[in-house]
Parts: sequence; C-alpha cells; structure tokens
Amino acid sequence: MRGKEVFYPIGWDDNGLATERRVQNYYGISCDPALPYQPDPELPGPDRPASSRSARIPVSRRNFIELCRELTERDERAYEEAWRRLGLSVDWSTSYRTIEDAPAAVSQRAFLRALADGDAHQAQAPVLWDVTFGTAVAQAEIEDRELPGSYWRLAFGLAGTAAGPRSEILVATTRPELLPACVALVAHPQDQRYRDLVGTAATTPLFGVSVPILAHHLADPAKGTGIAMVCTFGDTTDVTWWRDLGLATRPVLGPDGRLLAEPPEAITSPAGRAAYAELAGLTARAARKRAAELLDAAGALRGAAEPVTHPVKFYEKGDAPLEIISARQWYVTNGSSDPRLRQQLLDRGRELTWHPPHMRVRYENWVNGLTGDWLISRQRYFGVPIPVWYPLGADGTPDYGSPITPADDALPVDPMADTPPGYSAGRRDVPDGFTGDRDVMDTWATSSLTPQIAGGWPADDDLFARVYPMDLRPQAHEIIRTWLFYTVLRSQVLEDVLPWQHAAISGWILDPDRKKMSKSAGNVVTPTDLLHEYGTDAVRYWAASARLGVDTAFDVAQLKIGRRLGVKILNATRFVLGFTPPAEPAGPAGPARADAPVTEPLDLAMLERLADVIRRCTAAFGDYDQASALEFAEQFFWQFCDDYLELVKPRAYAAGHDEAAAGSAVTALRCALSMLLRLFAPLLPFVTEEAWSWWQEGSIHRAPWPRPEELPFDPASAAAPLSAAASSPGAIALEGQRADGAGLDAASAAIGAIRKAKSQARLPLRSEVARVIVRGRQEELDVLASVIGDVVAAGHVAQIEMIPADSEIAYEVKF
RNA sequence: GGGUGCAUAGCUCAGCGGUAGAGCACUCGCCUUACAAGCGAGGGGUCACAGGUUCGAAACCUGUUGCGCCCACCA
Repeated sequence: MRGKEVFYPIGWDDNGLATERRVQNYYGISCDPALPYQPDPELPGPDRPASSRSARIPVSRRNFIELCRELTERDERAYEEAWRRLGLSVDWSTSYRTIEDAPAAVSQRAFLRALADGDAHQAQAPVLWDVTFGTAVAQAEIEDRELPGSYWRLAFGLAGTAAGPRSEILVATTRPELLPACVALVAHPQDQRYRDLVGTAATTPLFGVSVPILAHHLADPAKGTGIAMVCTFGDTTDVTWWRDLGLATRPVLGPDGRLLAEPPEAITSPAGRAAYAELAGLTARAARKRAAELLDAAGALRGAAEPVTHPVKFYEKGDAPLEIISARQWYVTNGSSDPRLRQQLLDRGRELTWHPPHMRVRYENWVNGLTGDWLISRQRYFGVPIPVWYPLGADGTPDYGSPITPADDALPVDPMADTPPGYSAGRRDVPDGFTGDRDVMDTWATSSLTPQIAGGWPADDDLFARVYPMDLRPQAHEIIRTWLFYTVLRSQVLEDVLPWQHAAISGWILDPDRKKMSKSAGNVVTPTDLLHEYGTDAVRYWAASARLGVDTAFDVAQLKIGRRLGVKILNATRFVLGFTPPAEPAGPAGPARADAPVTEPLDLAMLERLADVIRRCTAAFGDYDQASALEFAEQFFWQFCDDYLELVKPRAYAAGHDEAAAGSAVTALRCALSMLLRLFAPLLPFVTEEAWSWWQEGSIHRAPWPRPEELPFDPASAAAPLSAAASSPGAIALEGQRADGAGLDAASAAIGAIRKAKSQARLPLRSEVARVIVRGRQEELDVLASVIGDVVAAGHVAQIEMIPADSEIAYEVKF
C-alpha cells in the first residue's frame, strides 16, 4: 500500500528432535539404524494408544526419515491452511522446507565454508547429553528445572600424618552414584577448615580410591560441608575443575544414562569392584538409591539424608536430566573464546533496531554469557547431515583429523549413502577405505541461514543482492538466544553484515489466567476453532492489540469486540453507499475523489480530524506499533459512526432541498469511508476487502495507503471561518490555511448534551426538543455556530439560543 | 545473585509533567428510515507503597514490596 515491493518469505523448520519425538509418538515407532530398510513397513498407526518407549516398533533409519518427512508435510499443510485463513500476507509461492535439498545444500555449504575458514572444528570433550534422545545438545537449548533431591554426607578416609587428629572428612553430595567417578576433593583456598588438608589425599568410601585434596576458588565454603567431590562429570563446575586442575578422567555413565558395565580402572580392590558391580547397568537414578544403601551399610554415611530442592539442567524438550559425557562433536565458533568475534556480535546487536529496545539486553546477556563454542552435531536422524567422510586406517580406525569434503556442486550429500570423491562405494567401512559422519546438524544450524535460504544464496545472485540484508526479523523473545543470535552469527561470519535492520520481538499469548500455554497443562487455545467461530478479522483484531514485547492473556471478549467492529464497518459502508454520489461516479479505484465540493464546516472538521488520524496511524505503523494504529483508527471510527453519521444524516437525506449541502455531506462521507477502509485494511483484511468490493475496483490491499493530501477540499471554500480555536495543538495546515476539527468536537458535545437530557427524561432519542440554551465563551459559541444547523436537525431541536457567558460551555435543554 | 519488564476502574489495557481514560462487565433508558449481533446515558479508581525533583507527578528520580521473564546457580 505504500508502493514498495515486499519480499516476505516463509519456510518450515521441520528438522529436529521435536519432530522426531512427534513421529515416534504418532506412529509408535523408534529408529534403529541397524535395521534394513522396509519398502512398505507395517506401522501401528496413529490410533495406537500412547505406549511406553520399549513397546515402540523399531524401524530402519531410512524408514524413520521417510515417516518424518511424511508427517511434517501433513502438519505443515495444516499450518498453512490455518495461516492462510489468518490472512498472513507471506508469499506462499516461495516457501521452503529446511529438510529439502536446496536449504540442506545451503546449510552444508555454510558448514563447509566455516570448516575451510577455521570456524568449524571437532573436539573430543565433555558435552551436555540428553540420555533419552541419545544426543549432545547445545547451551542455547538447555533450561533449568527445580527438582527434589537429597544431600548425603559421605565420610572420606584420611590417611597419613597430614590428617592430624582427623581420620575422616565429610563431603556432601546429591549424587552418590558418581562416587566411583570421583577424581578429587576441592575446597576454597581461604577455607581454614581444609587449608591443612590441601595437597594431601583422601580415600573414597566403598571404592577405596585415593583422590587428591585440592584448592580452587570456585569451591563455595557455604555449600554442603564446604568441600566438593569432583567427578567425571557431575556438573559443569566439575568440568571446570577437571580442566583447571588437570584431574584424571573416570567416566561411569554411558550415553544411555546407565552406569557402565566395567568400573574405572582406578577401582582395584575386590570390595570396590564388588560395590561397583551392584551399580553397573542401573540408570543414574536407580544407582543413586543403591549407592546410598551400600554406603549406609558400609557405615560411610553421616547423618540422615537431607532433602533439598535444586536446579537441574534439562534439554528444553527433554524429560530426563542432562548428563555430561565425553564425546567427539562438531563445533562452530560463536565468540565464546574469541574476544574479537564476541565484540563484533555485540556491536551487531547495537546496530540492530530492537522493538521494543530493551530486548537487546537479552541478546547481550546471552552473548556475554557464552561458555563454549556452538555444538552443532546431533546424534539423530531427521536433519541435514554433516557433509564429511573420514579416511579409515589400515586397522579400520577413522582419521577424524582429516575429514573428506564433497565438491560444492555435489551438495547436498548424505555421507551415509553417498560416496566421497576419490573413493568407490565398495570401500565404505573397510580398512583403508572411508566412513561417513553419521551425525546430523542441529536444526538451528539450518534455520540460522533463513535469510540466505530465502534469498537464494549463493545461486541466485540477483535475488540475493536485492533482498539481503533484509529489513525485518519478526519473532518471539524466547528464541533470541537461538534463532536471532545464530542468524546474526552466521551473517557475521559469512557476509560480515547484519542480516536485518529491525527485530520485532513479540510476546507470548498466555491463557486467560496469564499462565503459559502448554500441552501438558491442557490450557492451550488453538486458533482454528476461533477462526471459525469469530472470523479471521476478529482474531486479528485481538492479536493486533498485543504490543511488541508484551505477553498478552487470551481474551474472548476482545474477539467479540473485534467481530463487532467488523460488522460495524460493513453497516457503515452500506449506509454511506446508500446515498447517491452527487456528481460523476468516482473514477478509478484509489484515492477518494471529490464528487461535489465539501463546503459544510462539519464535514470539513470531520475530514480534518481524519487527516490527523491518518498521520498518527501512519506514524504508529512506522514505529512497529500496530496496536496504537488500530486504536487511533478505531477510536475515530466510532466517533465517526456515533456522532458524525448521526449529525449529517438529516442533511444528506435532504438532497432535494439543498443540493450543495447534501453534496458536501455525501462527498465527505465517501471520502472518509475510503480512507477508513484503507486504514483498517492491514489489520482487518477480509471485512475491508468485502466493503471495498462494493464500490471500488481491485483489491483494497493494493490500493494506496491513505494520505491527508487526498482530502477533497475546494480551495475556494476551505475552512477559513473555523474560528480562533484553530490555534489548538490539533490544528493542521491545509491549502495554506489553518483549520482543525474543533467543529466536530463542538457538534459532538452539543448532540451529546441533548441526548443526555433525553436519556435522563427517559424519552426516545427522536423526541422533539422545544428549546436549547447554550451558554459559553464567545469563541466557543462561534465554533458551535458554524455547525449548529446539523446539531439542530439531528437533535430534533425546535429552537436554539446561544448566550455569551464567562464560563465553561453549558447546555440547558427544555422539552 | 546479576539483568530486565510490569503494577492505573471488577476484568483486559491505553495514558508517561498540566483537572484520571477506553473497551468489556454492571445499572438505567431507547425498535431511532446503516446496524437490537444495535443505539443512548450512568455509576465505578488514594494511578502498589515511601521519600525526592517541580508552581504542578499516575507520569521524572531514589528506595521498598509484589508479579513475570532472561542469565547464572546441580557439591
């Protein structure tokens, strides 16, 4: 409507663990990569009742991915239907799915570019691991949840003279099952209680392993007994201590979340090995209970277990606490260990215009709090494969340090199916042959490239040059640290540019009790029923009232009001179009046209007010504040209907008596209607399109945005007589003269006073009024005088008298 | 613990230096030549609390309390 070409792409982010879980639950299956492909698998089907994980039917990797594609496609069709019905003005002809070849190729190309530039690397390192999904996860996808737990106080043995009078040392832990993984005890260097012990060793109860007692500033004297047990790995602090203090590695937890079959080598005593055998194969949770029992039986517990509630790290879509295990993974540089890149990212955050501005703080918090590079590899199936192979040595061991990369024009590749350059297919997984990387990339590794994917990078140079960098990223606040941050990161690294100038950060829709909607809480309101019951425009009306950055409670009352507004627009349009245009019919669709001169002061005043509304709406939209734009338009529209239409009705109907006065009214009505419909069009697209179609050509959504300059004033008769009140703040310059809408307000106030008198007298509004006396200051009476004819007619007033007085304007109504 | 936002009528929210606002809900009235899925009128608020700035504070500053969110926090 503003005359610009808009590139508004839409895509489906269909990869990821959320999809895999939905597919598992929907079909009652699980993926087993060891199984062969079944062309026509027998599936339990969607009607199968929710089953335990063990009851799921295992299917091959290829079958699993096929089902993921199938179900996401079906889900996406349902979404598209809902969004089309919502009137989203995205360009459906350019939509993409991140799992399709073109986006996958973009994703792989960006990865290979990062690899070539040294921005992607592998490392064998401790990672946060979801034991249910069996994959590593990234820092951005972790959340804390409060869980109940217990403190156990374990007695570690002290040997030798350094121990002095003490023979044991108490260590509090919430995870006794990790005792076999213990590699050290750590106290704060200033802590007097343990100072003399630092540098000596203690012996773990039950397992009889000697561990050093060390000092580190991260040890908190106030927690537990002030001395912490360091394990491989109980939490991220353990990892820090392990690194800083150069500690041994004694893993006991496997990728499935169960204790490994064999104890760490450090456990050598028969008693220790016997104790470990009691724990082997148990889940961490079960092992915790068993370990506490064993410790109790061995007399190594001091005092009763103390219940606590503590925060535990979870994958945000996971059901079991994350564990930390050591694994080889792929990482992408994100500024955590590169001060220059970190500063560049912070600078980009300041370059970006945030709506609302304070959302930038979340971004900065996140960038400043990054603790490691971006872990992008996932040990899953439905995702874009990491596009590398590894050469195998003579003994069949992969050489991870020399990844084999595909040719650029071969992308996308699946290293598990495709053969790398320089090899034949037969040399897969044989000595001196090759093996494919079996991991896929984090879903954000692809969705962080949405500007590149939508913009045709790098194949369509012309499109890319025209649309990138883009203007706007609309998204919600919970994915600032993922979608927004990763997108800024990729554009910084790939193009050294900010991917868009503006970020419009929406809040959430909360349930009517202001609680977050969630499937498990059962308080989700889905839009489809609402769209059917209240209509799209009503739903959009409610949604548009939500300002950026502010969470909004779902409110059916707002839908009803929106629907009422839509109905009112149709009725008002019908009313206005019921009057015959005074002269030639309006020309081509578009700006309102003067069919007859607008000469009557009330009509001029109304249009002047409307011009001001247009200015304010336009400014609000420019400020990403659609809620204010709607409010301004709506407020004016109701005054237009309730006061102006009623005031002007008698004059407009009286076409036979005073053609000029009637013509002025009808022209003003049609002009205002045209502008109002266009003002509402972006927010209420369907009802305005319908009303527009009754009298205009073409779609209202391609009509020009209304401008005050369209006002059909006849310069010869413009609003000169509108009194001294024209110096008020609302005054506008028009055709070289000053005018404002004071006449409309004066007439509204006058008809309001008359209505009030009738209401208080319990009389119908159409009843006759014998006499109205108005007292007020001369200048106010002058304004009123200019529109008094319309007031008298609309109020059915027989006689009106205006008496100058040195007081606020007041009305006396006599029947 | 650090950060950030919010607190205004019964409800949902505007207002952000100049006499407290809207819609809904509530009460009363009205079939009025667009609309009874409508129209008109009315009642209803120490603007969380305490200081300060100012001629003047709901608004600006400081602090307090409560709620939400972000980050950190698993011994």
